[in-house]
Amino acid sequence: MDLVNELGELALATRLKRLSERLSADVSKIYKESEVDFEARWFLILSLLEREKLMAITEIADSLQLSHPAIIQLVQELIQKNLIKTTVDKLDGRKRMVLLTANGKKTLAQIQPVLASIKEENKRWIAEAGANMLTILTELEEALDKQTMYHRIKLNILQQKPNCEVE
Amino acid sequence: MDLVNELGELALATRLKRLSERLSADVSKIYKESEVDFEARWFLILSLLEREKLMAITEIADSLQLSHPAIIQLVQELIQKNLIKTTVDKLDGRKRMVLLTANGKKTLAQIQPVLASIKEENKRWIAEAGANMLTILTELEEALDKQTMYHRIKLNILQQKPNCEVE
DNA sequence: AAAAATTACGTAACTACTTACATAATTAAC
DNA sequence: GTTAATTATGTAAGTAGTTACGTAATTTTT
Repeated sequence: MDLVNELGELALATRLKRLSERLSADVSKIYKESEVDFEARWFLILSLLEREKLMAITEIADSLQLSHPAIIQLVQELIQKNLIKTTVDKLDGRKRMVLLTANGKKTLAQIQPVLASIKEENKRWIAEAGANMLTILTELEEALDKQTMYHRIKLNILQQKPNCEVE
Repeated sequence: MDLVNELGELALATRLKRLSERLSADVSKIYKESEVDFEARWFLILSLLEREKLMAITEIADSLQLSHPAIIQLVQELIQKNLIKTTVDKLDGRKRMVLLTANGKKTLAQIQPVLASIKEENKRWIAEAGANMLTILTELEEALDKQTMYHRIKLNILQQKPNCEVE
């Protein structure tokens, strides 16, 4: 039997990671086979720019919960692919504002049918497993927002100690 | 609002990854603060060797669903830490068999209280969110074992095409 | 038993990030 | 209005993996 499943709550992170990578790998394969030149890792930043129109590097990093060097790297790649462009903010010379190019908007439009299929099949998969996965994820995330796992485990460990001194 | 949550089924992998990394990071912090010199990434291979006693590099890689170069790297690190050792298999000269050292066994014993706390708090966290997470993960994994997400999306995309030719 | 195929391991180079650090521009404090 | 603190970006080096490829040992085929 698989050790990771056997370990139960001790290997939760591993299973979440495996599941995440399994999904990512399959979606990447789907994009590669589509007619559009598109990579899975471009999706979030392009979607964000579609919604927000104009954002600085750090704003993007904060929004996507990635480090700013990761965004700089992505931005470089997307500029080369002519999907986005940048301008220096007139009011704040430190800020490099990022926005979609016409080509970027077109590319986002072109992958819509693929996105619709991905969304539909993810929905179906979750339903098949009889789970309300999105609700559960939200609840799990919110529980960690209230109190981090670090804090929880720390308290638990500290509560082990007094027992040693009992009697 | 957070784009990733807004995207729903289109950003499932991102949320699973974030959740996984959030848990990993906190557990790493806990190990670092413990008296034992222990890293989160050592846990699976050491647990595996505790159960199986003696395994070749490739067997470990297959068991943990990691590439064999990843295991070679881990094995190098764990040998330096004197937690495992290796011998060449007498029957098959290609195989490098890996096993725990006495120190490795001791170290595993030493982190048991920490592991108990982690397990307990993970259990509590999942219960708090009202989810039977382990069951759900198993069902989600089994659904993907039956049919990969790649296959599902591929079929869905192909079913989009005939509509173009209708009438 | 020699040739061909397979398996096991090792190394190198790449990937998608991260942290740490440096610098320039802006803002706040005095 | 300087000085100090902060913020935004950029760069370098590290991390935990991966894929690609080479070689040695074993097994299979003929």
